[in-house]
Amino acid sequence: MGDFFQRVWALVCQIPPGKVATYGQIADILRSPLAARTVGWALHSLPEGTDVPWHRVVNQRGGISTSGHPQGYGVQRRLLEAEGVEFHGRGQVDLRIYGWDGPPPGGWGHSKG
DNA sequence: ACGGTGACGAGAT
DNA sequence: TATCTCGCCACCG
Repeated sequence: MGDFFQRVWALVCQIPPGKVATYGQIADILRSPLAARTVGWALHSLPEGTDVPWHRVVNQRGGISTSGHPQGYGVQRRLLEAEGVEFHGRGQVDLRIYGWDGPPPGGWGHSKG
C-alpha cells in the first residue's frame, strides 16, 4: 500500500462522529485536489475489520458513492444515521450542516482560526 | 517506465 | 435540474 492511502486513512480517522467529509475535501487537504478518485479508491481498498470511519466520506453532492459495493449504500447510510446524520429525501446529506470543518490544505499550519 | 483502472469532480448540453 | 463526457492522480502488474 502506498503512502497516500495511509494518509487518506489517517485523515479520515480525524473526522468526528456525526460529521462527513467529501472525497475532494480529503484530497484537497492532502494537497492533491485532483486526486479525489484516489481517495475513494483508498477507502475502497480498506479491509472489513477496519477502524477507519470510511462511512463519513461522501461525494461533493453529499451523496453516497459505493460503486462496487451495492449494499454499501445501505451500510454507509445506516452508519451515518446512527451518528445522527440526517438525509434529504434525495438521499443526500446537507454538507452545510454535517460537513466536517477539517484542516486546510497542508494541515492546520499557523492559521489563527 | 507504460498502461489500465476506479467509493470523483467540473463543464457542456 | 438531470445526464453524458473527459481529465486527473495514485496503485498495481
